[in-house]
Amino acid sequence: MSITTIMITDDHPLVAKGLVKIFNEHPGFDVLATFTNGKELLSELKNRLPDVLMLDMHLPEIEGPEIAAQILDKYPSVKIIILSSIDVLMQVKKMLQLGCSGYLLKDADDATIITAIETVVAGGQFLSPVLQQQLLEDLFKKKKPVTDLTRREKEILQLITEEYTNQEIADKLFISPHTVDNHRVSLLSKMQAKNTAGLVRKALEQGLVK
Amino acid sequence: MSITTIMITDDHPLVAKGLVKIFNEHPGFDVLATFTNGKELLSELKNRLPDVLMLDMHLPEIEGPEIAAQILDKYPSVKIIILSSIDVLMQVKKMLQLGCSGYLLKDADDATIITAIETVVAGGQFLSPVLQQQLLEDLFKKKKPVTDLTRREKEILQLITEEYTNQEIADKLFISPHTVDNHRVSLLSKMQAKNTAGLVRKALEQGLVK
DNA sequence: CCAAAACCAGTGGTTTTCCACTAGAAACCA
DNA sequence: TGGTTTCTAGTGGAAAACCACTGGTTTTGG
Repeated sequence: MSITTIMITDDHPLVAKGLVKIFNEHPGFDVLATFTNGKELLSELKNRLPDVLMLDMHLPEIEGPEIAAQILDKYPSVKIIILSSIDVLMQVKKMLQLGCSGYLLKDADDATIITAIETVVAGGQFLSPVLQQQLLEDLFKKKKPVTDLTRREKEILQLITEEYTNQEIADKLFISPHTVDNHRVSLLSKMQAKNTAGLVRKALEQGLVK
Repeated sequence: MSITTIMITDDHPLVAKGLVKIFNEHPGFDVLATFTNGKELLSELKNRLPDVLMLDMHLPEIEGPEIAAQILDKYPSVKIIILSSIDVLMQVKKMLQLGCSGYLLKDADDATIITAIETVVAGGQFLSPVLQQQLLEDLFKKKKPVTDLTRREKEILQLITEEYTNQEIADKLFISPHTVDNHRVSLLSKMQAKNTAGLVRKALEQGLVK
């Protein structure tokens, strides 16, 4: 079993020190370096890469997301675990979608942190249990003012999102393009969209189309 | 503490019987009725409503999603827990977005089922642990901006999804509408979209816009 | 410093969407 | 049964998007 190399970037020295201590106490981990800002980190990455990067969400000058995006782009082999003291769900989702491998709250205990590292090194992802719960709840309550569309409207909305023109939809449904146009106007009105772009966005957001 | 009323709809009598047995063995639950298809269920709902509905995903004639949508629309007070023997993530997500309160796999044990009911009655949501795990993993690996867009293109794509017209985008960015149009053509080409609808759909799917 | 890429702006024309109407036929519900 | 909603179809016109070019300027990276 080989050593897992780690870099830490956090503007709070205490947090960094705490992490270093934890890793030192556990065999199999080697903290290559710690930084207090993104610039230093990016500079060092030109020389050597860690297996895992523990990255604070809020850093001076360059923000965490910006740094993460750059690193994931240039050095895709580096696994990133975000450290954050707050849990704004929007940010969590953003980081995950960027491709980060984990998201830990700073109140995590030693065992959790070690598990997180081991998980991401093994190719998995790790989320703080609290965040895990919140993300699922968020997924659930994505119900909204369920727009009441007619069967035909839903059908046509679906086809619009599939890039068909009115003419093509008309051919497909054996109706006049004028009729399709009418449904389209109803859709714009009912869904409070200004144009096709809005129609598609809202349809997807509200899960009205597959 | 009051009694929790339950209705069960599953085309497999054995499953229904099993559920009834479980609920009978636990005080505080009252199974009002069981059905083997959606029609009977919908008909009975005109007379009385349960607190919780256990609904099979796969029913003859009318499918589960269709029924769930109708009930959630007409009787929003009814909590629905989906029963399914399979775990196709797409379907799970669909049901959750519809507003179902829970999703159980049929191999769930008594305790899990009871917990699920109690959770949704209390206003919460319940997911089979397996599904919970899968959903999160799915969320994670929703990365991969396959498309390499320029800074300006991303900017304009964002504005397109926000329902702005070329003219409005031009005003906003202090450039000519012609230029915006050019970027638009590049976007259509790079993203292999046929029109604005495709642009918006792919942008959202690939997480290129917020 | 040079070349490539990105950005900008335009011409000119076609297609599609958007909008405001009217209006009959069919389906649905009480 | 009659009333409402939905679906259908049309006219006609304005706005927006789509497409294929040309050709500058600016930015970027090796």
